[in-house]
Amino acid sequence: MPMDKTFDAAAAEARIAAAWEASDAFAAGANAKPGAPAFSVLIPPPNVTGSLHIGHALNNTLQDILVRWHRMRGFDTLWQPGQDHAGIATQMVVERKLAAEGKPARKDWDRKAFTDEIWTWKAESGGTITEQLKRLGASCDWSRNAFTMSGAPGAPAGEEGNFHDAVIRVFVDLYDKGLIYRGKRLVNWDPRFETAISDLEVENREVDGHMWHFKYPLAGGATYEYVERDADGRITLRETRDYISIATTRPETMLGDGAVAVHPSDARYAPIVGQLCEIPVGPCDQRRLIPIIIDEYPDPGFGSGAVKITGAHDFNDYGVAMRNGIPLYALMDGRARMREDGLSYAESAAIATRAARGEDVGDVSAVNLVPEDLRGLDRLDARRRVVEAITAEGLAVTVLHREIEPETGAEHLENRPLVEAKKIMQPFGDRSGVVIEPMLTDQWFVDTARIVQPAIDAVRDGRTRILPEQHEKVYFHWLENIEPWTISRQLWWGHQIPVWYGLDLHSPPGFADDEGDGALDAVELFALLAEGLVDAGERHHAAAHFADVAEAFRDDIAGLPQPLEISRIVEVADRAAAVDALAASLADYTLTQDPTHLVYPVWRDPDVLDTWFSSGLWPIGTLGWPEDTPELRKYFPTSTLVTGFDIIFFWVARMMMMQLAVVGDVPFRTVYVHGLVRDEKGAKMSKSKGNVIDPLDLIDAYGADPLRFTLTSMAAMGRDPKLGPKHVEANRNFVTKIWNATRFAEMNGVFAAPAGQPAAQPAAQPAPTHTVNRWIMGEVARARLAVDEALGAYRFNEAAAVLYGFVWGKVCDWYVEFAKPLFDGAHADETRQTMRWVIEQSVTLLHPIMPFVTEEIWALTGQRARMLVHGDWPAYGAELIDADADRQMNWVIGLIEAVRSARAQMGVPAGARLDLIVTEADDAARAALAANGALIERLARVTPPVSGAAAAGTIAVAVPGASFALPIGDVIDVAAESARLKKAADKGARDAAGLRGRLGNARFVESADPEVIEDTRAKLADLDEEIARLNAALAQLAAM
RNA sequence: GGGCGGUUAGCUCAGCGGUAGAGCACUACGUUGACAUCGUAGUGGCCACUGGUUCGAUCCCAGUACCGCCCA
Repeated sequence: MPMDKTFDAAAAEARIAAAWEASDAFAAGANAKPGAPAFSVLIPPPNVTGSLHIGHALNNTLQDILVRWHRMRGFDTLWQPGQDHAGIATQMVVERKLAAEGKPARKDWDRKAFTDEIWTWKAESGGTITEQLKRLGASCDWSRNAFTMSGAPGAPAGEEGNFHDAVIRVFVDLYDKGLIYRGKRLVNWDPRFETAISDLEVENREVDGHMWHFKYPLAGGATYEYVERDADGRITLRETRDYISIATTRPETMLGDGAVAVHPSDARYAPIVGQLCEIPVGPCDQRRLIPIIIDEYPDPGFGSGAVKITGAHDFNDYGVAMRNGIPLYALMDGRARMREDGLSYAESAAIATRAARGEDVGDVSAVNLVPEDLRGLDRLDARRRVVEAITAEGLAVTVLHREIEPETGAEHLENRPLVEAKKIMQPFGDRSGVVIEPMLTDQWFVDTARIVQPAIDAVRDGRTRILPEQHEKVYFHWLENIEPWTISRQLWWGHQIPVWYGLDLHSPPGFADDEGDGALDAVELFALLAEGLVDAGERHHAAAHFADVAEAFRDDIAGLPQPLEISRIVEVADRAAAVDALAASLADYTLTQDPTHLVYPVWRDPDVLDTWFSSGLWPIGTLGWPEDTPELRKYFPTSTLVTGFDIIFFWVARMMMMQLAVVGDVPFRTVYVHGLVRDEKGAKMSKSKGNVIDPLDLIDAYGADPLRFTLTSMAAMGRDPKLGPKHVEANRNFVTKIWNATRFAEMNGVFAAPAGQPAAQPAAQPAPTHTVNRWIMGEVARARLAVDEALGAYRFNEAAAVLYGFVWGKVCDWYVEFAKPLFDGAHADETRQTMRWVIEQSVTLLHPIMPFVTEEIWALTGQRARMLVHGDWPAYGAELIDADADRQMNWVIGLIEAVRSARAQMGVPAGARLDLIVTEADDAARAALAANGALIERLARVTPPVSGAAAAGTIAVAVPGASFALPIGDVIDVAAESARLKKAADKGARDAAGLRGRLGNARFVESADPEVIEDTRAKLADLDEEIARLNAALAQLAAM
């Protein structure tokens, strides 16, 4: 059955993928040799809401190459697939879906119902990317597909897994070790999703902003001499001021200022350090005063050199405030609107003023310094109002604006507020796209500084290798400057934090065991009821299960006065419910005096863990930890992680830290970092630019193999691939090329079993006698060695280039052509055997990069016991290279090319067959001519070589060891022929002069490598010979 | 501002101590036992610039310019 003219990728890929899947070809350990070492790769889990983009295509192609290569070599191979649950993204997708379906918004659902809705969505749509990866040919063990939320409470059938157990266990473990803590810190707050996010989820973008300049009057009308000097210390400005000038891009935050800071070296403000100044906003009769302090943070050269400190709304200010004991006044709510809760402005301002005078005012969370008329406003509206008010009051710094009236020529001078248009860096949520607000909230943190060192050491001492090495610097830099990691998220979709809180009854305000008798009387109980509960502090415990946490709370309350110490621990929804339940319980007791009714209510933290916290456990979590599974023992630590550089700190560093902290070992031996796929012009692909290339479109248009080959050939270490459809098309042509070479072989009976005997499957390594066959076997061996070397060094592009050059440049361009005449002669059988073997070896070597077309060719060219996915990777090497055959065939190729070139340049019609006259030849040349006459005649389109002399009407061809004359008719263009020869001779002479110069340099001969000198001498000798031949031909031409 | 890359043929990129390669594009010819998604032959490069190391630099080092990315 003849093969089709081209490979039908669309039809074949689906069929082949189904066959792989049906035979469990990708299962862990498939095709492993007995006792083989393990090779394991974890997929960087794509987002469950994700769909395949070109970055995934590159990432997974490279993983697949490594995995298929190892599997064929008989390693015990696992490629572990899965997805992460992507807290914010998934919640967003489902909220959008509900809105589209006209269903209520999330806040109108209860938590369980909403997460059920997410699970339903996941069952319907969560497998998208898996199916897309299969189209790419990814040979993951899909039966082991993992999910970072598997096994969570509420997970439906089919999502049993135990990832949840691993996550909770690690949290509790780190908590018990004191590596996780809760604290009120400034975090990045996403006002759209109303959750904290980590600094890595923030994207800083430069936007157009404004810088306002305002005057903060000194308290009590104090004045000072403000002196500015130039670089030489000469005074450029001296004036008496009663204010300090402040620049800000966010005037609305002035309401929360706690101080004004100047640099200790700044002489301009030295006279007023320690004094108080007034914030020029808020009701005039309740203006707040704040201290002028010194700190290293302000840059004296920037703006006025004085910085307002709003510790609750800016990360730099937060640092200053912490260093100097400045209170942090929160101004905004979770939606980034001006607060409406807490104390009145008057009460708040009074407290803040006391604080400014140095009094300890304690917790200021109820202090709301937003004036009543601004409460509830959006932050931008508040900004506008603040600016207007200050300007109206004349406290904006102004510049003199001069205007000439065009008609009268009259000059108008006007003071206008100084507002600079300025590019400012603004933080945006990478998911929500809204401006991130630094927000003071209670969050959970991993104390990364305490677990970071093992992760640094592991890379320093080489237990884990990062390639290309330049990325190690990024890794070290990030880890050496690591910040605490905010791991709590105010979401519903995720692993709920396993921490429960209870009211602290040990020392609630207003409660006292007055008699000190260790028991509560009615009076004391009422005091507790009336005053103690609402303001009580909290205690918390972490444990995997409520039962364990209840145990901890029981220990906790054991020290309480009786009868409270025997309260039953019960779980309630939240703090308010706990207060109610405890109050009811106490009230009941005062009536019944029955202590068995007493309860101690606790409630669970409503927040969930950052998705990356669970993704950080991907290496052990996917292998069954905390169970001690055979997979964990066999495949951990994993061999290689393939990932993009954008994720080094997001994920790689965290996995390193967490695995080392939890199981004491590195998660992977090698991290290979690839680039970011860009468009043809090198621009980052983005939806807004509209230059996104969809890998599935490319697969539809050209097939998966060409896309894979293209991405591979561009995966040069440390470089970003730039991809366009042109490249994929070129490699589709490569697929067609090898397809047609196979088709040619098939048409010539290469795959037919020799008469009377069954074909060995796969083809045995042949032992041919003909030079052509011996030569190509050496080329196959070279290709195999080069591919293994390249893949072993993660030089994917080199592997692709080697294979392209070998298959197209050697097999198709030369071997197939050489073989044509051999099919008729004495070497027909061995040529068929050799060609069959060559094609089998070619598709074997190509299979990791182009699995579909190679599998198809494999199936079409024999009765196969095993699919190519489980084919044997070859091990032969240099022993197959026959130096004589190599030399001879390269000489033949050189001759054919020289003849073709001469013919083309002299305008000989391509179809014309010329006589080939040997005017001079040494023994080697004569032998090569004799052995390969048929090939030369055919490919150079000449008659069998005969000895003779150059004559009028011949053109000359010179090769090492021989000269030829080719009669091209009665008249030749002598000028053209001599120009052609002269050009070649001149180039030769130039090159020879260079080489001679080098060899003539005594220092070169002294210091260069002997091999290099020998090579140079040989090259020069060849060149000299060629020049001599060309010159001889020129002389003859001139003589005729 | 700090860090990391890049600058090689018209374009996209390899190469990285011994005077340059591929694909695409371009030119001419061509249906020669598979392939026009092809073949043959060509055109095209002071390897950004300036110094240095070296017998020798596209390659190593330093600096300059421009471009990109990351972090402030």
